[in-house]
Amino acid sequence: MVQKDSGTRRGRPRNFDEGKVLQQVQDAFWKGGFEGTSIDDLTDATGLNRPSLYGAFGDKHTLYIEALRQYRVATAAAGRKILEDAGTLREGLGELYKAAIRIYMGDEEGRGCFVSSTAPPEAVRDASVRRELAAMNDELDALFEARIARAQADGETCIALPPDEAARVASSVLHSLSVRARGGAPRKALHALAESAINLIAPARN
Amino acid sequence: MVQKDSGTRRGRPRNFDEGKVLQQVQDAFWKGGFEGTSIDDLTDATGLNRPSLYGAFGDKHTLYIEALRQYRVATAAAGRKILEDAGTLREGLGELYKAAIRIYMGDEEGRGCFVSSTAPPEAVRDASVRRELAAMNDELDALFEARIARAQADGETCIALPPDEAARVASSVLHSLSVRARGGAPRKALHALAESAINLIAPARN
DNA sequence: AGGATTTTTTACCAAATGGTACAAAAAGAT
DNA sequence: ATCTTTTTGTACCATTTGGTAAAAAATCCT
Repeated sequence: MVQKDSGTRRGRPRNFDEGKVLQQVQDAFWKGGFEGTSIDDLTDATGLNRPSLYGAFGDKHTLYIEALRQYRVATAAAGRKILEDAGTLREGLGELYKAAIRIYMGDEEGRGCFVSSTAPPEAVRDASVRRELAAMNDELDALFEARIARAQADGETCIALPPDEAARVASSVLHSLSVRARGGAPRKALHALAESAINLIAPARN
Repeated sequence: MVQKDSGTRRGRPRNFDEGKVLQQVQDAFWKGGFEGTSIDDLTDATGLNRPSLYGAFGDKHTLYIEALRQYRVATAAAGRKILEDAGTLREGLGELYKAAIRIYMGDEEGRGCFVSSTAPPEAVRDASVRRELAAMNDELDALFEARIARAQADGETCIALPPDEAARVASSVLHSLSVRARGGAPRKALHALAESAINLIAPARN
């Protein structure tokens, strides 16, 4: 099934990079959702033909699940880094929301968050999609909670809520930025919401 | 096209109630989204056969748009009433979030908000869906803003933000409750988020 | 009663869908 | 050089999809 002990793989070599293809698949699903994206859309987006796609990954469904997983892992890592690198919680939230808005507004087309924009319709009937959606939500909550706890330990700001509660409000803002972007909201409105939320969650000391 | 001046309609009478059917259509789309719901699903859900559906409404697309519209109008009206009837902003937010959670968790299946759970995947390619999504978001924002402005005029609570900003945070919580419900979050977690948000937006005076 | 009008019922259609069989091609193994 | 093994390319298939044609049924109008 997998390659042998020898480092060289036998047979005709692959003509594509698996990660890159998965990225292109993700972009396709991002635009049209799972049901709204056909295999033909995927072959167009990747340049691969159907048997190559099916050979490398499984069927359409596992392809979508893999795309969700890759997005979740990459997003969580990037978000964690932004929050940790920031000197203060306020700065961290500002940078993270700014990065999120940049992604959600990619090319001014208002695509929102890949997971929370495309997973929900499938999540009722499809348990594996539902689990991915839940995992994304949980990871975001945990991300914020860790950084807020640190800020509170540093006595950084007067935070009105315990870290776990404040964290859930902070990720709520991400959920909202996503659905608003998808609805065509202008960048300006998204930045305004982000700033308002920061002022509520981690008010500037004055 | 429409009935004549005479109150009586000619021809064979309809065998169904248009509003009720649209409600059943909405429920079907709610479970599976637009692309994930077939015409057969709709005929099963309504008991009507295809030509009756097509005769009464248009094609599948306008059927979906009508369902979105009906949900938006009904939701906005119900939300406005809850907020207006409440004595205080805190009570109003509490009642509204409670009502939202009840709907989003219908039959413990975690279906979320109909609009923000099913419209986003279509919103990039379909401008009319995008407009409906934007309209829903805007109406929710306006709903909260009006009530928050009233509370501030009454000098009711110490609200940290101007009404329009606080309102957008308040509807962000709804967006988040929806996507969390769809991800299978337990009722308890949703109520906890609602309470946390209320304490941030309209803190209890003590 | 008989014609007009609208809805229902049944049956159907062309197109798109997810998925696969099969042979040609490209590499390593012997 | 030949054989294995894996990937690629082409063509294909059964099913599902959204949508409709046509006739039967049920009501109103005269």
